[in-house]
Amino acid sequence: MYLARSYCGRVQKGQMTMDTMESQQDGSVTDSVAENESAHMQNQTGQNSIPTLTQVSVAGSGTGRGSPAVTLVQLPSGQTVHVQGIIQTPQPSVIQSPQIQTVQVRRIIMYQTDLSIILSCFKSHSNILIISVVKLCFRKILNELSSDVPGVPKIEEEKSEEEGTPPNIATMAVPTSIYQTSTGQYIAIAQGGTIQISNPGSDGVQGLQALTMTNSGAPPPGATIVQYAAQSADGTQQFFVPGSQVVVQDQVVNCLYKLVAFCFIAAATGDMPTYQIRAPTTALPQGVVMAASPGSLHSPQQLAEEATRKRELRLMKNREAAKECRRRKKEYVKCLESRVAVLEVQNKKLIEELETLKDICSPKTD
DNA sequence: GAAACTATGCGTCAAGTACT
DNA sequence: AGTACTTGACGCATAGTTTC
Repeated sequence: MYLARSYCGRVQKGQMTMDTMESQQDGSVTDSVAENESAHMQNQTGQNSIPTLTQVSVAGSGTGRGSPAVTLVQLPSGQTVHVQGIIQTPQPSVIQSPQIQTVQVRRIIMYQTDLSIILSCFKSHSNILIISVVKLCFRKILNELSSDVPGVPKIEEEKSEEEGTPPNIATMAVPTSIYQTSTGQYIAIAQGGTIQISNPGSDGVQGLQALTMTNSGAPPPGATIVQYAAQSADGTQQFFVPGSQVVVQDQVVNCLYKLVAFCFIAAATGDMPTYQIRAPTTALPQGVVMAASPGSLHSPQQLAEEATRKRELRLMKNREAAKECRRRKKEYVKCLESRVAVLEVQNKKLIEELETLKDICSPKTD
């Protein structure tokens, strides 16, 4: 039985690669292939060296911009939370926009934060931090979207809110933050955790929409109530969603929901319940669906949904793994080809040298 | 131009391996 | 034992090339 190194650096049984065969013959594998394989292994190690990062994909387009920025969130208790945003280049999406059927996501926004604080906020039924993170991220992400996707409004924060505050620093001292979109919508994020969106109407109140997350009223363990209220000219709509499903139509609210879901995902590392944004179902063609945690699943339908979710996650991971595997394989083959070229040149030189030595050593018979 | 062929890439499954 | 990762194999889709 042979032990061979695969091109990803792992030892596998039952395989014999070209590389191994040659190294068995001369024992000296110090050429470019060996060095490159070492680089592969280092690269892989490096890829796996940031286990605390939680990532979420946000729909958008265009090339990645900006550098990783650490944002500080100061809590009322004096604690400071570090939130790091990293914008990356093309990656597949896990969020589908209800406005755009197929979203080409070209960057991932990852936030590294002190998850223990977020977890403690969840456990203490506090949504202040979550809202503050939403507040921090909302303008950044929506502006990213607005610059690339037509129809996504651009957010301009009112100067009175940020004047005198250092960049990238947000505090919880201001009770309400008001933003205005380029389409005229006003977005207010109140201290109580309510996000209000008002459309420009004749009386200034029409189209008022409120997004509230609350854990008051003794919610079930692991379930955060998401409340969405929309007030329009023809009446008021209200949805009280105990962590199961919610349907929203408004584009801005959808964006907010993505951010809220991001916060859930960020806080879901470890033992916390997992919330996931999924593609809209056929019954909810324009909605964003939030799935509750496995711990709160009871009905067969929910169990089936969870199984489907797990399968989709596994397929997605394997999809990415296959891509990466093929990339490594191509790189490995390139290395082998270049090695072949080098060895052919060496062989040619050695043959020529041998011929020369033969000529020198062999007595001339003339 | 249409059909046949080839190359390439992707998604999925399954088996093997490493790790806890 | 269970889980995650890696990779060969298979089928499919698409683009490019060749043949008629």
